Amino acid sequence: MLSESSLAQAFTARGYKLTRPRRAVLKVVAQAGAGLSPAQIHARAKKFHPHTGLVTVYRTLDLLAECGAVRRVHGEDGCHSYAPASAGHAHHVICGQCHAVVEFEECDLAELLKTVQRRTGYKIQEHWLELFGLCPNCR
Amino acid sequence: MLSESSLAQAFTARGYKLTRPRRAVLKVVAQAGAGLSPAQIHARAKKFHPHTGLVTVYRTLDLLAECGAVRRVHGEDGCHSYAPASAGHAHHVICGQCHAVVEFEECDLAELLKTVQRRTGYKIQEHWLELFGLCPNCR
DNA sequence: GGGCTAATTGAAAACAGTTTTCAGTGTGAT
DNA sequence: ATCACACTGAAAACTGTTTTCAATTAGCCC
Ligand SMILES: [Mn+2]
Ligand SMILES: [Mn+2]
Ligand SMILES: [Zn+2]
Ligand SMILES: [Zn+2]
Repeated sequence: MLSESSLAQAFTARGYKLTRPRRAVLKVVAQAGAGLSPAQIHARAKKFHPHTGLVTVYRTLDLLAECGAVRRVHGEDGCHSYAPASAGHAHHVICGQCHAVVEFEECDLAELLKTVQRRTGYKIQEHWLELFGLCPNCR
Repeated sequence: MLSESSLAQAFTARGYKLTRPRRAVLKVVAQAGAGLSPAQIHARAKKFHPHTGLVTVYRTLDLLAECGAVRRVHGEDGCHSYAPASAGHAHHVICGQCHAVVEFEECDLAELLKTVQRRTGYKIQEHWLELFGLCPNCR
């Protein structure tokens, strides 16, 4: 779980100013247990700072992505939502019902990657994995 | 590799008409060795049937996706491109340089899925995997 | 506690990709 | 050849995102 203060710290560490609208977005992201679209984040952020503009939400999301604090998640329809991400390499499991998102780290693909590399001749550098299912609440 | 005629067959089998613009799109998709955006497909399709409209490209891509003949692929910037997909469950390896795409089928994730399921409590139903790297030509 | 300045903001406009509309066209069945 | 209706494409409408720019504000220095 991300804490608002750790996000704030990441911001100031990089020399970004901690403004009211940014705080509002950080608060939303820190509390989010699911992937949220910029518009959804905007709606929630306005509860903390009513004047928050959608543009600032986009800009703040960019910064958060830069810090590695959020990641885009892919849905059937595209990848228009962002989920909180802890430091380091990880992937997401997403509930198809309520969109709750949790991370997992263990992704032992070494064997698979080796096989694919051998069969395709590609040198594989990155991978991208997402799991979909039902969260404990929704099953 | 997809053949134009097998795509055509899939179309007629479903009662869709085989019109000139659709043929043009099928031809492009069958020949594509890389993920292509609707706009790119449009440009190429016009070489086969100059009057082809972009709208029809979108519509034909929808039909092809319905048939399982193409799949959206995800790039860093989003998922705006489509790659040929053979029947059945498979994933893509994408060249970061030239965007060449090949499929692979062996994805033995059973062990991984079981672990994640146990640790997160989610019931996992689907997965999504994409590999990025350098194709034989580009390395 | 004031100022100072560059970073930041948000309304509006611009932009890009996609979808809808609709009158006209072309396919495939008969 | 005829015909019904699926299909087409130009234009308009929409949606999500980015740019612009004058006004505001956070954080720093006194
Ligand atoms: Mn991994
Ligand atoms: Mn698989
Ligand atoms: Zn759920
Ligand atoms: Zn390549």
